[in-house]
Amino acid sequence: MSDRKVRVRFAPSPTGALHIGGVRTCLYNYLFAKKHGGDLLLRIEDTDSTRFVPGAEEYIIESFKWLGIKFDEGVGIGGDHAPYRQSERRDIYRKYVDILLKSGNAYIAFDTPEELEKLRAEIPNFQYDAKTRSMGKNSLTMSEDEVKAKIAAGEKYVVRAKVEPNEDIVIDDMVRGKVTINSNVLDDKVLYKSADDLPTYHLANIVDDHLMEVTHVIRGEEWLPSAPLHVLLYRYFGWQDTMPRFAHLPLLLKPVGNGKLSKRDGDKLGFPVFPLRWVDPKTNEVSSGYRESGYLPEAVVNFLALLGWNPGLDRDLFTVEELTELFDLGHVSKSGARFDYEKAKWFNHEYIIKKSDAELAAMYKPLLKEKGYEIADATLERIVGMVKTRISFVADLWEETNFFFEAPTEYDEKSIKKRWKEESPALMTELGKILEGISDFTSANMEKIVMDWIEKNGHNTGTVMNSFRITIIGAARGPHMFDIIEILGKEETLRRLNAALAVIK
RNA sequence: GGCGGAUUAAUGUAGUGGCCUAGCAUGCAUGCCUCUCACGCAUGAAACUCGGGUUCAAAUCCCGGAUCCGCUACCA
Repeated sequence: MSDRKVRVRFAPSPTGALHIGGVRTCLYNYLFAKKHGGDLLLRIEDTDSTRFVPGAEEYIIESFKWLGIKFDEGVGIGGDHAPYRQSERRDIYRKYVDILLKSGNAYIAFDTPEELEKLRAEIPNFQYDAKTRSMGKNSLTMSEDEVKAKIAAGEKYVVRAKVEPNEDIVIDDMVRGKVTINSNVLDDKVLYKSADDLPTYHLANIVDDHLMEVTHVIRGEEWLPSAPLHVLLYRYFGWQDTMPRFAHLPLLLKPVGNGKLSKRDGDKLGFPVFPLRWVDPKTNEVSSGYRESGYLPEAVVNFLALLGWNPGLDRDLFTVEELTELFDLGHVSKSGARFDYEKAKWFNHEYIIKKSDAELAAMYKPLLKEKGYEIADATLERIVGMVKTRISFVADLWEETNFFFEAPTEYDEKSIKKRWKEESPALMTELGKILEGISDFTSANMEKIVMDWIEKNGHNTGTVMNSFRITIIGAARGPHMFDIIEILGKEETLRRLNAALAVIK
């Protein structure tokens, strides 16, 4: 088994937008596969025909495309083990259901949902298992002829796993170590339903993982309780020699309060829980996405990778290549990770800074155009370069650069109160004259001239510059003043200065 | 309720019996830089869930309590 090529899979069901926890699960699978030179497959688990949501599959594929996570095989890519959509593998499953039925490891049951509900209501902690299956309408309590007759009559049935009682089943989990669960707590899980001629997750995932030669099953912690059933199924089929290793990942928790991160938390608390924007086709409900909210894919990957795993180094910023090199299931933490959107923001901030001015300018351009402004690329790059350390998202750029495009229409009260002194009007008037006389209107040149003037006359630098700031920007904020006015140009600078002088106080 | 898992600062985590006077990062606070804000730099506040054991020695191992999470479907 150890000499087998590593093959892992991400197997979402197309029931809606892909939750960010699912994204992380896939990322860990990806990192693990790449680290070991293996394959990552994308399998669509659409065995619940009632929960199918149109568009979900495309959404999943597009999400990973955006994040730069590439699959080696699967839906949308193809491969030697096609089809990768479980609804297209009916014939395969039917064959394996028969094997289980023949070997006596499974049986047919006719109990209707209503009947089961009744049993649950009447018997406390009812579960369909070795103790109670004699109460059901199944092939264990009925004659063979009776069963055949019912099937021939078209009566709906399910196939259940026949779990033998009181056996300790040990799962050697790569994250948690050995976990023992007694078969008494397992129920006779439904493996197949005749109603839609499809298996349930439990059967399908075992058959597919085996057929697709999957070596490691890396999935969420919610699967841990049913893992012993999966072990049993491998045994029933006689596949224990090639049974994959299991790794159950900790869950992603809400940033505040209790419980796991849910779809609703995001927009309630102001951050996305989905990679891409999603519009529910039924309700038209819109959920925001990381991409549309201005997150950089590399920032999302970096942030997600560290939510539940840590290489144990004294830094947080890693490229995908580094993550791949460092990744190790043994360092995945066992407890749920609370989602920290403040840190997600910080990661994005860091990756924004890493971007070149040209890249950022290109990303900003469309937004600027929406505002009605188009300027030369070189100028926009200079502007973006001046403010990029103070933003977390590309969209923040407008807030930091609007004064390059629009003259202030009002002047910030607080700034005036703090920085506009009694002598400010006179100072600004004089500064205007100095600026007017400068023919080389470049940042460094102006700075030298103005600073000389301030020094020679014993003016207060802070008062002069902040008063000046208020007249040009409308508040005491922003990047280097002389850089700003160089871009604005002499005419606009003086125009704003005079306009402010007429309005303030 | 039953079963399983988990528990280091506000948050993500390092720590795998002595190196722990518990490290790093985010956030927060303060100072420096400085024309403002940010960046950067420096500093600071802040944690081993509780109780028993085992051991010369426990955040680390064992037992129990508490709390949280998951599962308990003809959902995945």
